[in-house]
Amino acid sequence: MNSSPNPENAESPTELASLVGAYPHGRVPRELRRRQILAVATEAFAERGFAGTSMDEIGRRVGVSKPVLYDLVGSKEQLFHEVVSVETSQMAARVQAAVLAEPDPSTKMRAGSLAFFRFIQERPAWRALVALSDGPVSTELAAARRYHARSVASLIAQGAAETGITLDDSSFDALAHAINGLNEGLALWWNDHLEHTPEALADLATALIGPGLEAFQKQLAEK
Amino acid sequence: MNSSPNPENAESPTELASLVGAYPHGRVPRELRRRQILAVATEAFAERGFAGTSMDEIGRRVGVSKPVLYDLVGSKEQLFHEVVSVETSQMAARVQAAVLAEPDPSTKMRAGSLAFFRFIQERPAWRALVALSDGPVSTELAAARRYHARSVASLIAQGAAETGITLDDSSFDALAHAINGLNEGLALWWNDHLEHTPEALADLATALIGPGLEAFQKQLAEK
DNA sequence: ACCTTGACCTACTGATAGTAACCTACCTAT
DNA sequence: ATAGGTAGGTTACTATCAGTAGGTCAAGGT
Repeated sequence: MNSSPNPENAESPTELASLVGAYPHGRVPRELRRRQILAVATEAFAERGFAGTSMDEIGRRVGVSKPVLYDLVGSKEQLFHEVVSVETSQMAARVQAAVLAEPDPSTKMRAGSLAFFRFIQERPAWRALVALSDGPVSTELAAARRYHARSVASLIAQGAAETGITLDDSSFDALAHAINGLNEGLALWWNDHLEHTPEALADLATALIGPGLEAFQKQLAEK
Repeated sequence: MNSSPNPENAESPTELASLVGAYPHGRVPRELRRRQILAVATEAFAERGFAGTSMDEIGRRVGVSKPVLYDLVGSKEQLFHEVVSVETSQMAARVQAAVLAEPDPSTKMRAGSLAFFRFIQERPAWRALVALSDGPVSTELAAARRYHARSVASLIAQGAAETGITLDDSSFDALAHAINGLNEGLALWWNDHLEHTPEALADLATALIGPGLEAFQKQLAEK
């Protein structure tokens, strides 16, 4: 069942390995090698965290020596950065799609929250990144949070605009950070209570923050 | 045993240095040396993060060689663990005190939130730990979050009990994680918007999650 | 005087990020 | 064909840092 396990853009190392195998003398085009490195690194970082993964290890798994890695990805931190960026943007895309697909404004929040929980449920890598991170990781994590918050903020702003509300970007950012933080907090709790479904979590998140958001919105609309 | 005469506030490295100066040949009693190391490490980790701080560096700042550090604190990770534990428990204590001091149940949430924001405002170390962390840091961070969540959960449970609501611990934990996550999300946003006061942030947090919590509470009370 | 103990040190090992310098198969233009 | 440029790759280093082995040195008890 896991022959091509990745639903989206993320390429699996094995998948890439077969492509690489097509080159007889082990001399593989740069771009393909690069993608392969990214795929292997994503897996490795997810399994053992940043500090727990050595460049030699990645090199061994790719079948290539260290200078090749450095030539293609610059440094361990840059490599990690790329991995996290890809994961982050995929998550943001998923959430955005879910929110935008939801016609009813009052349920957009739940839809986004649900998409978030489903994403981290199906992608252990993400869970590991959030839970086991290492190294200059949290710089990355903070950046990832900001990125995702911006994405959510623009969704909120868009929703608000439809009901005639305008507000400065910074305030939308604050709302988005609050919402994401709440969802992440629940995600952390979830790690110890895996028996719950993403739906249940999304319901809880919505129940907790929905009324506050509506009140907030009404208050703004009155002005 | 725990013969530390200083109860609550973290001891500053300079403070300890003068105590240490009292010993002529640089031969300082274990416990005092240990406290000094803790103090220096807290400062160093806050300034440069976990990976950015070397044991040699801490040794130099303390005025002692590495084996002394290892003898007294075990390992870099253990040292970090102790530093984070102290900070975490101090924060939890601060929040607890604020919530318990608040007579009106409806404003307990705001009081706790406010205490949280004030704490991280006055303690750059904490901010740095959350924002720049490294190494096996996030294992620690996750643990710290759980710890703090437990603390908040018991506050919630206590408040709920006063209005006759009972619920399993795990659900209170979920609420606490959600609330803390929301607050942390706002704290992250705050890093880029330092012009706001802790009060304003606490107001926002309360406005966002207060109505949800009340609704939640009413719904439970009806059963 | 001799031995024990407690605080501390020098000088190592081992792992790992990152680099310098070199190699070699393939392709293309003479 | 063949010389030589280039792309993909390698071996063998350096530097930094966590952690350790084994020893020094002073002070107090016997």
